[in-house]
Amino acid sequence: MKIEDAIKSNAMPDGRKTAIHIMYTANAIQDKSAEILKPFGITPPQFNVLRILRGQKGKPANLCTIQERMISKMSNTTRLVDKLITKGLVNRVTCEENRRKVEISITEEGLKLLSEIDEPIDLQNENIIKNLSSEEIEQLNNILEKIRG
Amino acid sequence: MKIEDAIKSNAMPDGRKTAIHIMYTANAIQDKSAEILKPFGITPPQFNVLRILRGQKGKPANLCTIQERMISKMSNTTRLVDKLITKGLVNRVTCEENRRKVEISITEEGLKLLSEIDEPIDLQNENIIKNLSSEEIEQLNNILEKIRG
DNA sequence: AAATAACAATTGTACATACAACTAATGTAA
DNA sequence: TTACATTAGTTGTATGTACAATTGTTATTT
Repeated sequence: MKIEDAIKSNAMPDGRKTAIHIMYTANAIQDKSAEILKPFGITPPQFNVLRILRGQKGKPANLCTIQERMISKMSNTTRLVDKLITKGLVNRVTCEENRRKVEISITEEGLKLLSEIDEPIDLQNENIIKNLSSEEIEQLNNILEKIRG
Repeated sequence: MKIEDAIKSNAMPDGRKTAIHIMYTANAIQDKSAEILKPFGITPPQFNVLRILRGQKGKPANLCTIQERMISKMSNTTRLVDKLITKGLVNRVTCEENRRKVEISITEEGLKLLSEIDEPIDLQNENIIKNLSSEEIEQLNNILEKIRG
């Protein structure tokens, strides 16, 4: 279904149409992710942070490092991390080399939770590209790269 | 810049990479929009609703109609409309044919605000596609369509 | 060394969003 | 016509997010 029909709109300039199409698609993906994550008691941004920390392979990360790497940059990562601490999924200690910084790391419990979530999320991700050829996947990523500039 | 580098990640399965890339790009677009809209005192979802109402060309819309057409479906459109009413940008009256429904319409003030916002937002939208050929724009929209299923 | 600037994170506060429970109106079935 | 179900929106409440002001720490300047 064309995006114009999905949002019951008439013809639009290419720029507006494309911008809306990207955001519309992204929201649909994110809503679906949120639904998958909900039974596990975490939100998409929290999941994103947990995966960033897992990617550190034991090495802790600063708040600003996490923020840089987040899919959706947000203006209160402190409180997002607070939630994860409350849930026992991450640890926070002040950095000894630079006491302004904090060192955040994922706990065993956090790793265990991620390992449970991996499968359903990977299934969703595979589902996203299931109608695309490998050429199309490559084209899409190249075009998105150009958009990001 | 590759998305893997943007989020400082290693190689990922195609599905995950593509999902992240779409959401990352959409968030960047939305953040930029929010920045443009801020001086006008409205948020992206509020702007979206105003444009939906303008598209009605005088004919009012129900809450559920608005919700259907929104880029980002949300679970409290009542309060979003409340905000727009407070700002004098839209009107709400109960529908006479079916008193469960409400009829929401954009005010003159709302139209005036939109007309001021149109130019900066269109500029942003054009900027998004400025590095793309018309073939690429078409490819992108076709691929996103396939993803939406 | 003292003063100032820059940096990293936290906190206060206002605002936005999600979700379930609820109200009210209409439609349907017995 | 009563009873029940469905529809459309609203409200309570909890949670999430934005942004500016603040705290504490380190770096730079004079």
